[in-house]
Amino acid sequence: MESSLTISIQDYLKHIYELTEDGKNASTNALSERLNVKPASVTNMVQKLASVKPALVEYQKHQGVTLTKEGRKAALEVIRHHRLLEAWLVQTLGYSWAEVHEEAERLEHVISEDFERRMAAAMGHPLRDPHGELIPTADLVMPLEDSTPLSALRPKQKAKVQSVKNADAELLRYLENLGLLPGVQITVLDYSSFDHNLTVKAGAKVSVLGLNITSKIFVEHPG
Amino acid sequence: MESSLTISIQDYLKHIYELTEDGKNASTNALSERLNVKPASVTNMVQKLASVKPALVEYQKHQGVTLTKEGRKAALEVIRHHRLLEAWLVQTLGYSWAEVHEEAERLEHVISEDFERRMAAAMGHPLRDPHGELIPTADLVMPLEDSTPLSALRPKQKAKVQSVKNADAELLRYLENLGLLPGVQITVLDYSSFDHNLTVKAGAKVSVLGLNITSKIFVEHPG
DNA sequence: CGATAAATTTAGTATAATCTAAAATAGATT
DNA sequence: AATCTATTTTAGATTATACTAAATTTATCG
Repeated sequence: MESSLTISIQDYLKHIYELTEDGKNASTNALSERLNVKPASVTNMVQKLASVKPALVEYQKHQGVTLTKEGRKAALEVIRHHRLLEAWLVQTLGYSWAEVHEEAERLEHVISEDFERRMAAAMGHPLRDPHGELIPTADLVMPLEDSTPLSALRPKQKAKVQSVKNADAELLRYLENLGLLPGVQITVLDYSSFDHNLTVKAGAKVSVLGLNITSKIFVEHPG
Repeated sequence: MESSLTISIQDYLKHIYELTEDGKNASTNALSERLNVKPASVTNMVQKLASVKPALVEYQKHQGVTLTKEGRKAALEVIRHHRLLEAWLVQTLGYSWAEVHEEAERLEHVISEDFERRMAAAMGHPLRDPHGELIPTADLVMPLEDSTPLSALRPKQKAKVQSVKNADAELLRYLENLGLLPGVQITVLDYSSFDHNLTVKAGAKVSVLGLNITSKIFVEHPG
């Protein structure tokens, strides 16, 4: 009786994964905000995830949560589904880079392992999704990130956009219009140490980043 | 606050649609069996679907249910999703005719209208799914069926297999092996009026139908 | 026609995930 | 150290869907 995880639990695990990528624990409140659920509900669910066997999270009152090995596997499974789906929807149904997230968000919980394998094979086992995010491997390991945030670049440096992380649909559309998407070659023109913003030349087009988003854009091997 | 129907309700409506295609009402027990839910649970849900506003089903104690206009639209929406998905998964991910049903069963509830439109457009707005079943139109009308059950054929008649209805994965695999799938030309060799079984020649291969499945196979314009 | 079987409904219970309101705790500020 | 504030937890209620067991209605058949 292989009782599979509910959508709700998969979502908790996915967001805990993302919130703990920096090594810190995920707080009740941060989870509450991301999941659009009240903090009290998070406490409840997290207590359940910690007491289930095998435990999916490590949890101590007021100290937030981290994933156990099992929890991490389950999270990476969902993230793999999500990123493969994004890649595949863009390739086969002409979704734009910006639109695809929401659709994948719902599908990621219901596709079979067979579906996952077929997509991966059909695309030649891609390493990154359309936003440039790394796709966990079939055996559920997250590959090492080898790119650098755009904010680390200095004037005159050249680089290639590798990924745009944690951005909402509006920002993605904006960047798409600027031509600032994965694969594009850029050159740093100006730098303000005050707000850590850069002005860059993306491809042929000059683009001004008036927004503080340089920590969301990652580039390949900074020159 | 556009509160969309839950998966559970969509499933009830879909199965009520299928059970009432013959004009009869869907009984509590029949629904219970198809949905793998106890009869008492069906009564509960069906009472709810009848009392919700606008009502999704018409219901009277001991008389079973039929769909209202709204209920039918909702059912056809799910069925359209299902059949487009089947067609699309077969075409783009190489699923076999027999395997695809289960996957579509889960996806049908979570894809967006946008996804539906994109699939339909990508395939040139197909009229039938891989099993030959008619696909409801974008405005949620079920096209008229113009095929005949195989059981209506008599010896020597020739026909083309149009669809195979309500068959489980095992039977579909069996038929696939025989080569008895949509599009194949067949000839009736023998007929037993006792059990309504036919022996037919499918394409080049001689096939014996020892099972009582001639009412599940439909053919185009019987000669 | 009335007995019995089958199908259906009622009534009460269970579980999962959420909510609100109130209580408790931790961390920061004097 | 005392207090304030923000975060987190507890407790209890709610919603949706299912379950079991018992009661009831309908159907069947001798």
